[in-house]
Amino acid sequence: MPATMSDVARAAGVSVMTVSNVLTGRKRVGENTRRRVLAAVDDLGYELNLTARHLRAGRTDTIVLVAPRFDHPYFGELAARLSKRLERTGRHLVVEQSGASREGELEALSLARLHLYDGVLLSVVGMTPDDVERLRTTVPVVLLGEQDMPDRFDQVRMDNVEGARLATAHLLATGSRRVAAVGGSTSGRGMTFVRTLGWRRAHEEAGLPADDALVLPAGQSDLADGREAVRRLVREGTSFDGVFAFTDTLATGVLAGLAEAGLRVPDDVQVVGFDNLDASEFLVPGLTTVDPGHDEMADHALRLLDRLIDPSPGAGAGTAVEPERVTGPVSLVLRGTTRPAP
Amino acid sequence: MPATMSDVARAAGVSVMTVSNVLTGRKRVGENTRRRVLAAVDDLGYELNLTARHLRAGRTDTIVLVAPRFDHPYFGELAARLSKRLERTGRHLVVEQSGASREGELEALSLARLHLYDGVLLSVVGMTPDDVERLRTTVPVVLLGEQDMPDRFDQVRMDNVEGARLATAHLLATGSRRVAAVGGSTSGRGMTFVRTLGWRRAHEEAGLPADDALVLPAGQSDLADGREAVRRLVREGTSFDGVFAFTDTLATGVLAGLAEAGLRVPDDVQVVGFDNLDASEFLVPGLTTVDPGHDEMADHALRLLDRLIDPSPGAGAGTAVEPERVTGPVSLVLRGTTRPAP
DNA sequence: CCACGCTGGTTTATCGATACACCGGAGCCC
DNA sequence: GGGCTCCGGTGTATCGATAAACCAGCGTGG
Repeated sequence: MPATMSDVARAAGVSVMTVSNVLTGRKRVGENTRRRVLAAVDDLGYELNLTARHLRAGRTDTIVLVAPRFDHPYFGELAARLSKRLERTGRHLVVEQSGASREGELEALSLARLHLYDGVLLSVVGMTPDDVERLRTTVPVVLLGEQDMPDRFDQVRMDNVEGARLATAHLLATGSRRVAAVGGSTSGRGMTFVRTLGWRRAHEEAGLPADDALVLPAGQSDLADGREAVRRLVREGTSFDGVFAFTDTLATGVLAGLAEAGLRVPDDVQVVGFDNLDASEFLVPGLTTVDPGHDEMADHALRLLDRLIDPSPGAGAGTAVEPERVTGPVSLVLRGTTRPAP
Repeated sequence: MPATMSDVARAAGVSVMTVSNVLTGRKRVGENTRRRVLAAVDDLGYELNLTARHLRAGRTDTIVLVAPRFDHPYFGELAARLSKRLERTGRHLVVEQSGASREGELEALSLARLHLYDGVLLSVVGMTPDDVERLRTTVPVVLLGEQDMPDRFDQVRMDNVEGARLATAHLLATGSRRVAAVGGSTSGRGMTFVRTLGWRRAHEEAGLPADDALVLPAGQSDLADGREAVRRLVREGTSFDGVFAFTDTLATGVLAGLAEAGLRVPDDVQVVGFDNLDASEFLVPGLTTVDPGHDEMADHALRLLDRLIDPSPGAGAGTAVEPERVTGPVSLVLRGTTRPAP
């Protein structure tokens, strides 16, 4: 049995409350008793039980990032950014997995779990607005990275349409005429659909036709899916001279597929990704990609969350905070998978 | 204020205990009362407070993986594997960050936090045995991925020496004579040192000299460090025709550096990594790398942890479990960054 | 001389859920 | 008919820490 605070109290000959005070420093304690308590703590190898503190205090100083999957580099990088910011205020970040796009989605990570944290950053990739609508909870929640979710929630989104438009427009401007949209989808309302919209819009603006045969959906395994997309284009003889991959991970797979097919990048086929992962700069050739403003998104997300956690210092209760939608600034990062602008 | 269980009880006209029983299904409850309770739950939007349950039950059904950093793909993949296994037994995985190799190391993630979980999988990359020795806790802990830690703990390790030896031996067997060890170190006892040992051993076995000038340390940013290592070799005119990079991430940086320097892979320089990340197969050319037996490691880690969590069904108390050290099987995965064996 | 404030502590109630003991009645076996 | 289990419940103590109220002793100023 681990030692409890009252064990320490008994050993030190003081009350539990005094032990608590020594440990938290919340009240002054005489130097003598202080030392006795600390000695007892050391002696018994006592460790604070945070669970009990949480129950009593109703606060955990911990934020959770709920990502669709653990093994997706994008969320790893996001978590790192968030964690760094939270450390400044003495808080912690933990990451949980929702197992996106499966039946159980949020169910798997039962609603009750969210109560274990002061706030929730919920990535809603692969969830429908309906899924989110069902999410009735009193825990502060900020949604990340999607579009058109119920406006009951704060949301931090990428500018998906504009990012996709930028990427595609650049491909068209540098000479590509048949740009595949890898990871795209012609229906639904999720990220895949919205970026497909941007792809289409770029074509319109350039006065060029967008061929739906070039929209290739992706599945669960981005890397393999990217490669498979290229294989399929080649196999079916669909001509293409550019690829807009909807994530950098897909793009990595696409590059592998192109190499396999003996197609040169960027000479035969240009490629643009989306996310600007750390690794993308180091691919060979370096991946041209859309940078979704990582830092701004992290800043916004935490600002919105803090607004909900802190019961608004000025306003009284009942003053519901008006949900906000923020969109990060996108920009195109030019590297070796595209040709220089003419 | 969120509704509590006793609110529900009052609304349904039953005792709290009955509500609890309905919700957990731990005892039989009449169909009528059951329905009344569920109606009340729905009505009040009641959500179970897991914190309270944890305090009472002394169990959280949650395991934590403590990784040095969130944005390291290796741990993302590991987390995914662990999570999948834990789901089978109805448990959860959460990931926390230790911020390895900083002052605070585990301090940052205060010992008390570990008590929030039923068990801890602690990656000790970048920690010294002393750091770990200081780790006095009653929570079940299994150490991951290192060597020569205090044998008070269970440990699941990669066969670092053998993996490094394999990698280097293959480079030597396929014609490389000057093999750089990127991420290596000629002192200490951590992973970097041990893999350097394997690198050295392969040279000995082949009767070839191992030049310490080819051992290049890495810092915090593996990708950039890998590239920088190549830049440095080129800048300083150190001749080399092979690279053993101590992680696949470093290898990715190395490949970028080689491309930048106009060196062809594998014709001018062969490259081998370590980790067999998902992405490594999709680099161009595909990265030859050491596979550390991911699945076996995950299996072992959880087996050892469960052994500690479950107070050994057979033996009585006081029967201390003998700490175990398991080493995963390593194997070499051959891809395009090395030449075919002669 | 007494009210007053400070210091260093103790006592008590509480956070929300759950283990456990227990209850009256019904059914059943030997 | 005594002893047993099963049924659908209820009351109470408890998990460990902490906020808030309270208290004894002492110095001080008016």
